[in-house]
Amino acid sequence: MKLYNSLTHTRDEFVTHEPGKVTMYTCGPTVYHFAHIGNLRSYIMEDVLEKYLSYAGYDVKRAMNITDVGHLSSDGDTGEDKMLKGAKREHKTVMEIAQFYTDAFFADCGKLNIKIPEIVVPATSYVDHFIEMVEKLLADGYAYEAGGNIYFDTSKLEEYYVFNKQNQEDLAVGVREGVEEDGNKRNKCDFVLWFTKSKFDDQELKWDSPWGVGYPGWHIECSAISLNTLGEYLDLHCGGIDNAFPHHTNEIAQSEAYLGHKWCSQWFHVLHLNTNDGKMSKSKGEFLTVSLLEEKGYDPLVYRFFCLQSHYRKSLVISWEGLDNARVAYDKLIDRIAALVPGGEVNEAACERQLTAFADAMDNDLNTAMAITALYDVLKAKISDADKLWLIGRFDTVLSVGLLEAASKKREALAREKAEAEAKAAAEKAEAMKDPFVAEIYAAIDERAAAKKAKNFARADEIRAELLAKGVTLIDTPQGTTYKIGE
RNA sequence: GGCGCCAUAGCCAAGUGGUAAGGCAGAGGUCUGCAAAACCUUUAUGCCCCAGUUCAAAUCUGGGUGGCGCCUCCA
Repeated sequence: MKLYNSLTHTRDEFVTHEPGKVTMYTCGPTVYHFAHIGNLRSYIMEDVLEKYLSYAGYDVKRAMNITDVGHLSSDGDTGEDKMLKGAKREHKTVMEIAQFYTDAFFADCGKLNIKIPEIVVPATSYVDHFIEMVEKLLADGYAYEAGGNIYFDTSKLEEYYVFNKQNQEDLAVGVREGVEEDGNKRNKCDFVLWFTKSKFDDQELKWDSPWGVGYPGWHIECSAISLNTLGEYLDLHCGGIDNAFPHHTNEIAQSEAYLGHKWCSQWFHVLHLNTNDGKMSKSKGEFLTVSLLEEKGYDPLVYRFFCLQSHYRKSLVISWEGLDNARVAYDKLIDRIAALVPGGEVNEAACERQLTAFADAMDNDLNTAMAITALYDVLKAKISDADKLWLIGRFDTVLSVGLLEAASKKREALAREKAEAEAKAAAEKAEAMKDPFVAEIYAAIDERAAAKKAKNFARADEIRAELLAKGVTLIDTPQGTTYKIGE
């Protein structure tokens, strides 16, 4: 399998530290607000990656953090804590907010068929580990204390800018308004490991530490959680592209300084979901959530399908037109699958070509758009319905757009509708037949049906005309012919 | 200002040096007397622009242009 690696900027053969096993870490959400569908794009693509690795035979162990400790808006010691901001907005405690939005996040994941990683760690439950890590970094000379805070010293590293070749001098500090430079830092890119002093005093959650009462810096969270749940060697680290610098860069810095050896070999970054105005972001205020999609009448799985039609390493522009397009395509796909007849022997040998096409697509840097094409090719292939359904089921363990479930629901609904309509028609007919005139009409209808079947359309039209003369109009429907009195 | 990603039809999109997949929409058709569904056919002499390498370039190289991202947290 080839996967693009942000560290090498090339598509590399996917290799794990231990053969057959994958340790995978994902930067989880900051639970101060609902996740928007842009956030969820990353989780969808990471979910596909995890499921494909399992599909391909790997034993995958995956962990994710939940950021329930407030992030400062900057390392520059200014700004507002997001968790606290959320809490103030809703008149709740920070922990209540965290719990509420954590649940909401998982609910969204459920609707999008995103599997929750088996290991999920709230940052607040790992503070001891953060402190332990900071202590070692201090002891080893990778960190220093200044102005009451503990900073990581990036100048101690041979290579800090791992994802792209930048110069410290070229970095613009405080590009946006309201961000001040932190004078305590020895180097421009040093970052806070532990805060005890901050202009931002009303931090609600604080912990004792060797350096006084305070709270952890943001970056330490992912390093400590990953190291403690997945071990010293990580195979795959995932996240949104915006996190590559500085967050992931800082994670690498502190993790490798702590471990004394190379930590994570492969970095998987998902590009953004954009609107016509640029990226969707919480700080802009306006954003689309899963619930909003549902309110607008879109099945969340249509959004998942929409994401799958694109490549994770391309920014994707969302529009109502694009979503409508995906919805129509998805519904048609389901209709076609629903038309397949379940049951019968599966001939796996006959499915070889389709399985290969799917694997080739996914092995090629997770080319989900190609995998969808492989799915359409299954529908067109000259194999049995049983084989097709089996293949679709296999593919959907990775794609997870509810293909078989939706199709069987559709089949049931169609069967039910048909049965109900027939029962209703039969009952009405039985009741109406008591009237001799109606009985006469039905007799005519039956005769006309027979004439139609015999392709005697002249007679069929004649009957229709005769009835019309008596004030009866015939109505042809897929379920058969009915009538009404009058025009 | 620095660094990175990207650019293919009305829309989404594949393509990794050998003559432009697929899906949606559109057009034409087959079939069920209609319609719907389904199925078949069709839709880029062309891949942002300009040079270059090559027998051969959407694909490689150089230079532009445009979009997006990061440099404050964000997926």
